[in-house]
Parts: sequence; structure tokens; C-alpha cells
Amino acid sequence: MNWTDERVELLKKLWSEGLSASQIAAQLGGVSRNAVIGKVHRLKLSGRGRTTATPARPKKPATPTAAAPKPVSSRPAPAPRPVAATLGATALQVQFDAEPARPALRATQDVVVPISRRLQLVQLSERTCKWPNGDPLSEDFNFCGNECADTGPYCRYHARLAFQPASERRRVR
DNA sequence: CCCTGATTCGC
DNA sequence: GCGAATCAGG
Repeated sequence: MNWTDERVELLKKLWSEGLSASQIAAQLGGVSRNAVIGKVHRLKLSGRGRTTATPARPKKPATPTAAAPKPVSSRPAPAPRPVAATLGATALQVQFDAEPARPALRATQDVVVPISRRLQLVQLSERTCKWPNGDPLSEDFNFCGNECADTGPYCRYHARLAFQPASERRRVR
């Protein structure tokens, strides 16, 4: 996967929007969060308001010249990431647009619906994320449908939203 | 253990 | 330039 102009733009957008590197990586698809972070740094847009107050890193042990026998172990396989990144940008656009200036209704701004496959209920299988989108009574009600781990009914990010809101709340400061 | 971004360094 | 490995922290 290479960094096309569009992908870089989306990266910038999402980053400035305050999304985490891993979330952006998921949005883009085909890249790891490390890749995103690395790209962000290279683009020199690491600073981003007050997301993670990182007091700058001192240093790293570096390389002890000759006393560093690094046992190169085999790679755990990069893990295939299909991810149909077809219309992600458009979907996101809609979400952010629906926010003129409403400080009061700002509950979870970093809750972004990842690229949804918009599956119907009957299309769900054991390994599809069962995170619902929209109104169950509405016609366009659908499910995320992205690949989910066998550890739960949701994909990685929806699982986080569902089960780990505590650490998110803690960050509010 | 989960996560976050930051940095280094081989490619 | 890229990104995995690593680091440092919440």
C-alpha cells in the first residue's frame, strides 16, 4: 500500500480531527498504526492540540557497538488486512459535517464509525461485527460487518467502544 | 493487559 | 520514504 495524495490527505484530516493513530490506520486500511505514526512524523504534524501530553522523549539506549546480540526471531506474519476501503472518505465526511458548533452535545467525538460494510441482519455470520448502525426501525439499519475477532461479537474498534469506555472517560481533562 | 504517541533504524 | 520494533507512558 503506498501513500497516495488522497490517503495522505485523509490522514491529515483524521489526525487533525483528533483520531488516534490506530483508528486512522483502520480507516485507511492496509496500514498499521505505526505506519500512520511514522507518516505523521515525516509530515511534521506530530503536534495536535492536547491529545496526548507527551513530555518529549529523553533518549534511547542506542546501540552498544558490539555488545548487542539481537536474536532475530521469525515474524508473526503481517496478518492479512482485506478491508474494503472503497468509500471511507465519503462516509466520514457526512459525520463531521453534521457538527456546526455544538459544545454541549460533544459527548464522544473520537467515536467514529469505521468503514462499514452495511450488512443486513441476515447477512451476519460468526465472524462479522454485529455493531448496529442507525435506527433498528429504519430501513437503512445495518451492521458494521467488518471482520471480528473470535473473542467477541464486534470488530476490534467496536469492541473497544462497547467494553472499554472507562479509559476513554478518564482522558477527559 | 489494554491502549497511546515517539523514536530508532534496517530496509 | 517507509514501517516494524521498541520505548515510555496512561
